[in-house]
Amino acid sequence: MNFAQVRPVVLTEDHTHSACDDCGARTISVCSAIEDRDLAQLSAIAVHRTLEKSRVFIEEGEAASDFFNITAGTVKLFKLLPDGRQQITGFAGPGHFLGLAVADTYAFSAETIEPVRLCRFSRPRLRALMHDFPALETRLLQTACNELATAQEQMLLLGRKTARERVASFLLSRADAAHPCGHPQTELRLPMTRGEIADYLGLTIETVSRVLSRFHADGQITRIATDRIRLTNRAWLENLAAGNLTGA
Amino acid sequence: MNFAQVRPVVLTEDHTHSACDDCGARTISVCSAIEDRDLAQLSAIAVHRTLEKSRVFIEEGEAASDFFNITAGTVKLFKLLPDGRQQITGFAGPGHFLGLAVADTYAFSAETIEPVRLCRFSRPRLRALMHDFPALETRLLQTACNELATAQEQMLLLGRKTARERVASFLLSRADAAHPCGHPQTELRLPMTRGEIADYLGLTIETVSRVLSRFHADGQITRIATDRIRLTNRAWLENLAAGNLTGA
DNA sequence: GGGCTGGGTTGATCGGTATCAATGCCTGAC
DNA sequence: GTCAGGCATTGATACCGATCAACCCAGCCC
Repeated sequence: MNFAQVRPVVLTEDHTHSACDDCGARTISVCSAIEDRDLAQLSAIAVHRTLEKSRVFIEEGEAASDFFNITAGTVKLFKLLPDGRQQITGFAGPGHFLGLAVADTYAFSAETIEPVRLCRFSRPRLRALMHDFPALETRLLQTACNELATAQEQMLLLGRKTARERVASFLLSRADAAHPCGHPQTELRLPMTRGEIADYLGLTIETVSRVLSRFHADGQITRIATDRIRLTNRAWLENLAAGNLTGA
Repeated sequence: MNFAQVRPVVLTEDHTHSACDDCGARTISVCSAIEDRDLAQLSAIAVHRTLEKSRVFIEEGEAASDFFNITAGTVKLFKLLPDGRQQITGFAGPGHFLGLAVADTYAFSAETIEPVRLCRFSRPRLRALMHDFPALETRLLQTACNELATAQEQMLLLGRKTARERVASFLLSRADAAHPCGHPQTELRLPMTRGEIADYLGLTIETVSRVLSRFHADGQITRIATDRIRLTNRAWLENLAAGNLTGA
């Protein structure tokens, strides 16, 4: 079968149509800085890939040759200590841009925690593109600032919040992560294991499990499945997460 | 007295000479993106100020109207919980640029911990300057990436390191902060109190004090004064900070 | 001088979370 | 079907760092 016969119009007559056109993450990602008519240039330097679960595609200390944009699925970003202690610095979902926090080598590792689709840009090429489209650089700076604010919030969590406050904060951020622009959600999915939640919150598996059990017993949440939770008392969780319920 | 008579040459004949020319922090700060001949434009929008100790000049949640560049002294950046718990997210010294991690409101507070000199830029004006000098925006993006990497390292510290590892990491970062480009230093100054060190490391005053006493007793450091320390066994501290001495 | 205050150190005890351990549940292999 | 392995939950106990408390010291005011 001749592939050109199947989609002749798209491939031969509409040069602005590209894989980036169809990207569900485009409007929310850094790529939104690129106008529709210039999208072909972005698409030209992007390599689209699909990764199965548990694939490490960025390794801390390796030469930072590429940037990545997640278009589907979730990855964890983490750092390791020599004896195996792990700190997950963030979870990245669709629209998330990876590779910012780098000089010449990656400052963290990244691993898929479920099947993931992403597109890859080589550093020199993206740099050239930034030169042609200054709006892209502005957008990246915005992104970096947002990540910085998130990181500072996480430092507050890791340095000063109790286990219960950490888990409450996590559940709320997860609920909102799914629908960034919409109304507050009361139901959420946890694509990561308890161990990964623990490594993100600076706790142990057992403590995370116990806190969730306690929330459930107290009627603050409902466990639909191990990876599916409904927030039955969102206001209470918000108070706890903000540090207003030290006695509770 | 007529001011123009006091410094006539500077003000009337040498338009390129400005306060930014004399700034000791210029070569290491974001301002290094500006060429010497364009420095006057930078100086024109900068307001130089001197602040005494313990002055809060950025308050979390306030409208983010300005950026700051520290030229002398040290400030602490921090976030608070309603009950007074504090997490210091960083200490900023000469050359450090503040205000990156913002949307429309500041994401953190800033307070001087010793007398400080800084220069202030209004957001709209700096934005305009970025438009004229794209190199400035590139430099800011670099800065943001570095801060992001630092923040991730701090998350690893807060989430997974022991008290001794945290203090060792802190001492080493302090030793290098003073001479960013030079050889590894063995002597360092601590302009902050024990309480501020504790709030930075996610510990208490007592724990910080005890760990320092222990390091001293074990001969790993020498206390020259409460705010002055010599690292007598830097290699050992580096191993501890990196997580290689779990048994020690 | 005396008293006061803020910062630092050190000791005794407490408690929140880690650690160790057992069990249950689900899924995939065969 | 059975078995094995990974993940989650729950209980018993241990321990690191927090808390409570006492004391020291230097600087400052009077």
